[in-house]
Amino acid sequence: MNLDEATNRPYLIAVDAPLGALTYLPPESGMILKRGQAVKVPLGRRSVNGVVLKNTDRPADVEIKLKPVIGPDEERPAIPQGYMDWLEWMAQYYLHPLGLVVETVFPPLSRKTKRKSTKSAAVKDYTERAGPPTLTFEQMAVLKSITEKPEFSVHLLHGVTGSGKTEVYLSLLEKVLAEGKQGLVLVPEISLTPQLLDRFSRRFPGMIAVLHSHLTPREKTNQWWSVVSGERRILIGARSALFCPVPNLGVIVLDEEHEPSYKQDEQLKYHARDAAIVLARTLNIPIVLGSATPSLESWNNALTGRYHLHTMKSRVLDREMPSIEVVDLREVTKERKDTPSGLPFWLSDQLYAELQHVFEKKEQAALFLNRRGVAQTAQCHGCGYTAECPNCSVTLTVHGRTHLVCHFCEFTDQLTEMCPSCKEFPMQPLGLGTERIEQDMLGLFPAIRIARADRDEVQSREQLEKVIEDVEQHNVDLLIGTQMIAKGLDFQKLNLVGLVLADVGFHWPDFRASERSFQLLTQMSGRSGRQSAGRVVIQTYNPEHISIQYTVKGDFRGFAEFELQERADLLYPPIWRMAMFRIQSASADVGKQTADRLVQRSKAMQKQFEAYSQNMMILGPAPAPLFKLRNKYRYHVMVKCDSAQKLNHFCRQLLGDESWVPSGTKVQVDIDPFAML
DNA sequence: AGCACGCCGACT
DNA sequence: GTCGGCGTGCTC
Repeated sequence: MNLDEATNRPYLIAVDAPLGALTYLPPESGMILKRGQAVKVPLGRRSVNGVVLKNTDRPADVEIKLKPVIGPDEERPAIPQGYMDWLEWMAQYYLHPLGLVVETVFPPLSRKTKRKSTKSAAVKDYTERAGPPTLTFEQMAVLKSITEKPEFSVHLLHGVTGSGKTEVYLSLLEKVLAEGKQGLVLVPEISLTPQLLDRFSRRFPGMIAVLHSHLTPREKTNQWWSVVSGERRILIGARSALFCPVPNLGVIVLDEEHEPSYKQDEQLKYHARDAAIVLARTLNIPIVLGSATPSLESWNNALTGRYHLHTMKSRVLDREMPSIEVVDLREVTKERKDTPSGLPFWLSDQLYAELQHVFEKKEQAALFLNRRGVAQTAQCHGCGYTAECPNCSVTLTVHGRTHLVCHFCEFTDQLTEMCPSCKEFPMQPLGLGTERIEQDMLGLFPAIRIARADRDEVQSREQLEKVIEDVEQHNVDLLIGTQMIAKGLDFQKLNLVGLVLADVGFHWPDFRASERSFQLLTQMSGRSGRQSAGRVVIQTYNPEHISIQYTVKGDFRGFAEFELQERADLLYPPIWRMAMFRIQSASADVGKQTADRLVQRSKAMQKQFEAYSQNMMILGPAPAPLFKLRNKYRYHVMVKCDSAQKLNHFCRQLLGDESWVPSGTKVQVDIDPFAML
């Protein structure tokens, strides 16, 4: 033991590799390194990026020859302490290698040395500042309540479309800027429209930076530095903007907090809302979550008093809420069995009449189809019956042509040709495309101008902007689309919204199916009648479905109360917490065996540790809804637990030893999963 | 994630 | 004979 060792302790460094932190000797220069300092370290025979975590002792367990840190990385700034704490929490909570989590805070390229101009293509810079409008009494009250406490607090802003949430955000940012601090605004990717950016840039000319996945690496890097250097004061971005280390952050705003796109389901499987709340805590600043249809997670936290709830009831321009009519498609099927109407099967006489009326008045209409993904359900067009799993209360999905399977447990059933419930009508696959609707509509109304907006038709931001503009300019009479156009769009002359088949979302193999449907139906309905009272026609085989019932009543609270009770009964989030293990293997057999073994190990661990024996459930294994993906076979094992902490500890323990996993097979975990595929 | 090492098939 | 395919394994 020499003297050097006591004064010259090694450092624990997060390295850019899928590894935990590694230990390194101090740099040969003798320089003292601080937590958050960006460094270069040797790894194998290359030099990689790293960030200093802390001083440490020599690892006692194995005798490895430690290498010294190469030195500080002049190209990258140090990470603020609050962000360091947050990054460690992220790695811990989402069970992702710390080195890879830490690396996400840095931009993709190095800083441009010769700075030509600060002008950016990402944001339009105005020179004149738009004045703040007068706030309503309601808006002022909310603002006061949020700014009263500058320390950590979570505020849930519940306000219907048009209640003026954005103005609250703008005023809040104004206040934070006046104190010399910076602001972070997170929005779902889809909402990052030029309209929104324009509104912010007009109010804060030259102060806005933008970060989202559609920027080029160079643009991302430039935007990143403009915020980190303090030059730009407000950062607006999609979920990844959360990782930009804003040096002097005073507030976080997260709009449309219920949006599922906040959850990343690859690599670091974080939820931007939850991660943002933890960041607000480590930075000790307030965070505002906004939504017209809050997630049940947030709503539950508001009900239990963990979040401050602010309800904005009045619509700013005193607009009327649209009137909603529900059409029972079962009746349509029965009526047309004997007397065909000549209309396409998906179009009821009621919706047809409404469309005729709107086109005669030279107004606009939209038809929405919330078609989703790949999993298919079969439904009876006569009585609306769909098969449900007896164990899980989720809809069974069609596997092949002949089988029904549950994606949560091992249950399978035979798919019958005729409906087993009414025995009168055949089971039909549920699925209808926007192309089909367009064709049928052109046949019925040859003179109208139609625009289609869906993933096939609209692939780029520019194309979406074009569609939006065409509708705004009234170059289009009918807009046909999926939910991609249901968000945040405001069209003056759109006075009829038809939801062609509301049922699609009901049968998603997911415990959040009702919640998601309610949100979409409410959102789509809200598109109608921005100027005068609009009409909404909802076509469905399940008019009694709670998502429809509460959408018609415009009753979010009622819906939430019902659905929370349901979640409590079935021990689903947000009442319990959930972790999903995904087993992936090149061979179906090996995948199944590994999944079985994972369950065995889980159950053994549950027995071994008393803390796990209660209030924890291990479900599965079940083949994943996307059973074969890129030549890999996938299985799911789900763990539910009454405490997030306990669940995290359990998963950590379970994945701590991966030596039993056969090579070529991967076991990954998704904490608080959204996508069940 | 890289980047090695390593062990089998078709090329100058 | 070697060039290179990507499976497997390690990095303080």
